[in-house]
Amino acid sequence: MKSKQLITIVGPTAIGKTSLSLKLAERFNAPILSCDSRQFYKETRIGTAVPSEEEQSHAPHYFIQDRSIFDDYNVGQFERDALKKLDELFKTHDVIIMVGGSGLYVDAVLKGLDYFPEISPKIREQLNKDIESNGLFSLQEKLKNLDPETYNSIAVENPHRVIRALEVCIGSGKTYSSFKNKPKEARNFNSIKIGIKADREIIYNRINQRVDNMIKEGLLEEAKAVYPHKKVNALQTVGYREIFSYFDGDYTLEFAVSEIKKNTRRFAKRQITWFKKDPKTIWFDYLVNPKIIFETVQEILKINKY
RNA sequence: GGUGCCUUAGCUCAGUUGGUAGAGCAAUGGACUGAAAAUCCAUGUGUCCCUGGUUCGAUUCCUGGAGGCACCA
Repeated sequence: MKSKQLITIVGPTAIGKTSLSLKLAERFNAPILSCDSRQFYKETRIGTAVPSEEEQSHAPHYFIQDRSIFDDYNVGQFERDALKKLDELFKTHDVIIMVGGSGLYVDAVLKGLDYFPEISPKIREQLNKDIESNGLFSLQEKLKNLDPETYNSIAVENPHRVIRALEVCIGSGKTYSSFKNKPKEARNFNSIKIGIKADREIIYNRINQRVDNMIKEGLLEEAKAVYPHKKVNALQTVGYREIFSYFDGDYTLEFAVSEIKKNTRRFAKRQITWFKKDPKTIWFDYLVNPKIIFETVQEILKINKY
């Protein structure tokens, strides 16, 4: 029963998660579940470095380009969808690979989020208007009244945090804090987390190269096709925003490209910060021979089965 | 070859009437529960080109040198 094994691969962008996932998938005859909040969308392929058709042919892939940028999607739904998919796949597989660059999404699958009721998007719209006309301070005060516990525990300088807490308070009639830190349902699979690391300089060189490649592959055309919808959340994405600014006439192309590189670097830094928090992660250098990883995984599988 | 200007943080530069220095950008550290490739917080990292001199004290003034730029030959 407890022989079900999820192997999660994490690490900063452009470090080689995809290629390792394919090798592990082949070695353990496992399907691959993507845990990348920007690879869900079919309209954005180049700029989000979706695995190629050839790469995807090595193993069944899930949660890759399976929805549109016009669909509303979020971590909560992803957690439910991913758990359902895992249950289904574990009926026919002992090992599943999950690859992801989105820390929060990875944690949602592995640890679980607290339950929150569905909140009408209109509330958030209204709060965004409020913040624009009255400033963040007025929303902070509102939160202090409605839910002092949250007010004291979140980064109130962060408008997204304040708005989320408020929308839950308003939409549910209960405090945001009342939903938090409930016991989570234990996962019915074992978990191994593998991290890939490299010196900062190496990561940054790979990022620069990848961005140049994206431009060659036609990122501009791809961005042009979705440009009319540049406000949707799925397009608040490195690689698209900067090109939109170029289309708007605010950036030269050259500057847009260098901004993409810079913002990708910063993104990678944030990923590193997030992933290094989990002490259970087993780290490997990006140049490691995959055989060493196979052996490590094999050892753990043995321990878990017997 | 001559004259003038320049050399300070990773980059572009400011500054100290002599008391070992600070902006922007870049960078770094961190946070994160349904926007997360989002959003937010914090942080100055330095042979002040080298050498000798004057001085209690030189990155600052003076001598010599190196490199760069401009103009004149």
